[in-house]
Amino acid sequence: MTIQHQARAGRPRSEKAEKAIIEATLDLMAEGMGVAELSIEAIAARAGVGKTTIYRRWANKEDLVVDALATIREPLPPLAGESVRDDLIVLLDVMRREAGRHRDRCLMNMVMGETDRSQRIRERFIKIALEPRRAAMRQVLARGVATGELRPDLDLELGMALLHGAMMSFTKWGPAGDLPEDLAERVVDHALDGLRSPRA
Amino acid sequence: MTIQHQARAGRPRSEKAEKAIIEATLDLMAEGMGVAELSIEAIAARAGVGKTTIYRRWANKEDLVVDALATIREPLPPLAGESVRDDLIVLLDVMRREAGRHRDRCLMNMVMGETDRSQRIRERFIKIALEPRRAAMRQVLARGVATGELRPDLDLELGMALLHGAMMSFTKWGPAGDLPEDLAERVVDHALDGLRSPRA
Amino acid sequence: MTIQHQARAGRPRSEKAEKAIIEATLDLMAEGMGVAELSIEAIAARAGVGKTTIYRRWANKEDLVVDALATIREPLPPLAGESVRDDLIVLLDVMRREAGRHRDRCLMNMVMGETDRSQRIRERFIKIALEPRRAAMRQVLARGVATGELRPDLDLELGMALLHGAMMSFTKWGPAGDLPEDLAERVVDHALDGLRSPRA
Amino acid sequence: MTIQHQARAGRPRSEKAEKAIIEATLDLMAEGMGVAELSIEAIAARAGVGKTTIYRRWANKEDLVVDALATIREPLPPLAGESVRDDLIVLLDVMRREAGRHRDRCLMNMVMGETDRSQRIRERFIKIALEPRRAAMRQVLARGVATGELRPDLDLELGMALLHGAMMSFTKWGPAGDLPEDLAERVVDHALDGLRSPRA
DNA sequence: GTATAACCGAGACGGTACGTCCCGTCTTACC
DNA sequence: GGTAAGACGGGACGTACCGTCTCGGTTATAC
Repeated sequence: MTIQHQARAGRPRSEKAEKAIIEATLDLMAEGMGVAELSIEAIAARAGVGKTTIYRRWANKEDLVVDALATIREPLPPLAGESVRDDLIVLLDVMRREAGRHRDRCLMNMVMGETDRSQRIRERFIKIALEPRRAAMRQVLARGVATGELRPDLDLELGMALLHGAMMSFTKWGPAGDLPEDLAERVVDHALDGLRSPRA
Repeated sequence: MTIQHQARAGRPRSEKAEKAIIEATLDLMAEGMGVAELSIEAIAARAGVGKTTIYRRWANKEDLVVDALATIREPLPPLAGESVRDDLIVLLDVMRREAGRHRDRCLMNMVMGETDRSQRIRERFIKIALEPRRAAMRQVLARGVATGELRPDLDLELGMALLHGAMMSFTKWGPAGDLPEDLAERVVDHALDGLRSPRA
Repeated sequence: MTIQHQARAGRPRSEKAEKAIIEATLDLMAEGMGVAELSIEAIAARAGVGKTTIYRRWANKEDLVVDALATIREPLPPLAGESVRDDLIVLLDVMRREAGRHRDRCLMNMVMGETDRSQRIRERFIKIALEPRRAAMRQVLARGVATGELRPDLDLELGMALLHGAMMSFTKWGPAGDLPEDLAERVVDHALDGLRSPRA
Repeated sequence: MTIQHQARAGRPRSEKAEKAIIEATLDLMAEGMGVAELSIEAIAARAGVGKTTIYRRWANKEDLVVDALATIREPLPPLAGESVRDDLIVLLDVMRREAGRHRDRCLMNMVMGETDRSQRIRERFIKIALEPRRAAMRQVLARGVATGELRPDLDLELGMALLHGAMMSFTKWGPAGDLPEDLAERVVDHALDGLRSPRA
């Protein structure tokens, strides 16, 4: 017995158009368009597509942008799984590299700005872009606790906030210019060792 | 004796109008309007003022919002100056409380979203809203290093990113619902002690 | 013996669909839809038919409407052929009755509006709907001239314009409300006798 | 005591824009645009005006066209007032000349087509364009009755329908080609004398 | 005490983009 | 091959605001 794969009536949607739209969106953003300036009409024109074809697929600009976003998130690199410190550095370094890419940063900012205008978008973004990484990090931390590398009373959520937040904060509000290449390493070390003076 | 301020000829600008505009802006945001939806016309209507009167004072919507923002930042509470831990908790708790207020959170998000569209706004926001707090925190950390409470090789910027970022991350992407009241305290403790297992 | 009609290969066109389309068109017009508002999509939906099925049969909206029109023209009643006056009254009374029917009036107006946008439609309409009646009227007038009932120097075209035009003008621009039942009779009498005062 | 002529607040509407819009409308129609093809966007572009400026003044295309129409109706020529026949010929000849002008004919057709879609337009058109002429004609006929030139039992409305309708019918459905120059004269003569054979 | 200059509200201006509707064409799967 | 379904690129719709520009009126100083 096979699943029949319900073939919907009518002409099927063009994958080509879909790709062209996503590409056009990313192109325009990469050219420095803010989200507010990013108009559906411009996207349609650039993609060589009717507006209808866009609206058929996405209810509004934000949905489209979030989907576009999903296509470019860097896949997580494999983790060695030996040292907690090393794995964390690998994870945070992904963030550092992304922050250096204009397109990624724009998308990130955009979604943050829309965050409490639309609960739906927020959840979508969290699910697509954030949660996989958080899951990976949570796993690393949990393993660290299990192996005794990390303190047994560690609050995982808090630990993640510390690590992730430090990168974000540095990226967003830190000193201007490119991020130092060893940023991830240093963040991890500070977080692991704590700020307190080592007691005798 | 100096001339106080060049008294320009003609009718002076109405302070009342100015206040009404700022209030209207904040009102509308508090009612859930995002920045993109926030139209000058709506503000003018709500404030009972002509569009001209707004444009005479602010070149565009963002300037207006940033100014509005400046009016509502909670002043920093006084710090006891005795324990680094206590002072940090006080500072971070301001953030926690702000995050609970809808209006503040909207403004924060808004500015973050506009951040790389307009360098000017970014700098303005950093100067008005961020830097005072960072200065205070930097001072606390520096004092901690000096007194030996904190490790002597502490990277201040990194420390700040850790603390500030953790709050931001938790606030923005953490588990739904109200923030726990002891959040600031726990963040500070984790940051100070580090995630690592205490070594024998 | 002749081949009746080339039986084309494949599935024959559905007569049912054709009728449904025509009916839907007339329905929609009767509901007050102007021609510009009358959309092919609406017709297709109402008829329970795909757009393709319409476009396969008619090149455009106007063609369809003209065909629809052809289906509802009232057949000319038989003429007694004795008195010119009586026959003319019969002919004009058809017009009066049609003018009282909403659907017919809409179609008439519609075609008049499209008249100089499309020479083709104009001619089609004249041929289908107008010419048979004009022919009948021309014949009556010609007979009248022959029998001496009508003046020998009568310009047939002009006479027809007088009679037909009076009905049209009255219908279209005359006093509001229903047309008087004896309208045709009175028009004919005025036309026959002329407006001039009978000279001694 | 004088009427104050209430000066409305705000910037007054530009007469220049108004004229440009009307002109653009007539231009486009004269270029053969049907009414359905005549788009507000095209008018705005041609007039060098924002769409808003059009919609501020007219609620829809038809209103605009009717107003445009009002600007080009040929003023009625003065009537000698001596002979009913001469005056009628003058009046009908205005119609003949108009029918020869493309722009006028388009407008006329257009309004006729919209007639029962919008009672408002119909009334407006009747009032602006039709009634003045009908009034003039009614007056001539009434005078003719009074002076004895016309039959005392003449139904004025019917007489008008006869004359006006004949012109319209001839114009619209008569033989192709230009209208004969003496059309008005012949229509009037047929109408006055009647179609009937002169009785001994 | 009056002229004058900058303010005020209102609202029209030329525009841009919106999201919707329908066009006429096309591409499927099914009959 | 006919059919219903429905996607396609396109164009116009009428609306909302944009930022600018007149208007007629209102203050508050400077002459």
